[in-house]
Amino acid sequence: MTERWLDEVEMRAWVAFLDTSNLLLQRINQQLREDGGLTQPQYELLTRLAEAPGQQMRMAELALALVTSRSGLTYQVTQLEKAGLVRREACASDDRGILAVLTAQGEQALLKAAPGHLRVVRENLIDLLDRDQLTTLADTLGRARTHLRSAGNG
Amino acid sequence: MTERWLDEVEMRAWVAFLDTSNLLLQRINQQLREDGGLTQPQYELLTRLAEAPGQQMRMAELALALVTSRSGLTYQVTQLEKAGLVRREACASDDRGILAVLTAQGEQALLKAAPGHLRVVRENLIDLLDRDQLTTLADTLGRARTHLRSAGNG
DNA sequence: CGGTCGTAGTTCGAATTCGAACGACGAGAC
DNA sequence: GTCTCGTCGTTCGAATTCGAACTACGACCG
Repeated sequence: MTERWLDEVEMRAWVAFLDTSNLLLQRINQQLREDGGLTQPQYELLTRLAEAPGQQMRMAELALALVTSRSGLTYQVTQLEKAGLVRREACASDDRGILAVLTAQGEQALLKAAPGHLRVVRENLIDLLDRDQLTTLADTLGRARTHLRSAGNG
Repeated sequence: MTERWLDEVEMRAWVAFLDTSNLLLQRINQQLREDGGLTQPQYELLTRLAEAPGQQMRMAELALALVTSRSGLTYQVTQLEKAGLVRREACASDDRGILAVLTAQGEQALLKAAPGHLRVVRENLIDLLDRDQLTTLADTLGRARTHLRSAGNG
């Protein structure tokens, strides 16, 4: 088929998405570092564990949720384990499996970092939108995510 | 003030935004690598140069546009210079300045990579949205970007 | 002119990321 | 059982990123 370039609105949407994503992650990292030693990937990791049943997850499952490589996850879990925020546990039902478990100290670190993190997310995205716009954002990007997860994953 | 957590809609919007951003960048990188040696940051860099007047930009200006550090930009421009896609040029009006200039070969590389890149962006984001949703996305994320750029930049 | 302050781009070391290769285990065919 | 295939988590080397320190230059004041 003929190449379909992006028209003006499409281009605005795409570039705004890309820029906002980069700028927001940059700002979040900056805030977390000032707040006291967590990076954005680490915050995300702890959050996923906190929301998981039993506050624990299989490594492979966690890597998928965080959209990172298995080797990258191994690295971050090791870092967080050294810091005492996460511990590794054997998986009862599968001897190959490793469970990453949130520790009490990890929960504390999350609670300590959350207010500043949420403030940045609110100030620079959430609170700029009204209710309809928020719903549209959740719906449209939710559909994109579903599409990206279901389609050829590699 | 009391801590304001995210309600259900806010959380859906934020998580969808984060996930989609990660997944889309991952997919774009995968596609570009299969297509033949450009990374997403490199594609972005070449695109900005192609859109700039004279197909050239000051290093500092380019770093701001790409939301990257000055040292990171130095590295990427050096890589692209080795590949012949970009060349450095002295800045006439400011002896401190360096201009990154898109070469003819760089333009060719961009034209070669663009169709596959656009296809991924369309399939996984743009073409999933109707016209109103696209406009909303462009407007809301455009406002977020403006806010992020104007507010305390560090 | 000399002095001071801010900016431009690079260099350096440290941290993080990825993909490929590896060893260990589970699932099923036979 | 044993063979084969796929998955799980880690290790390894290479590539990329950042922030801090550095040098060179512009702008402004006296």
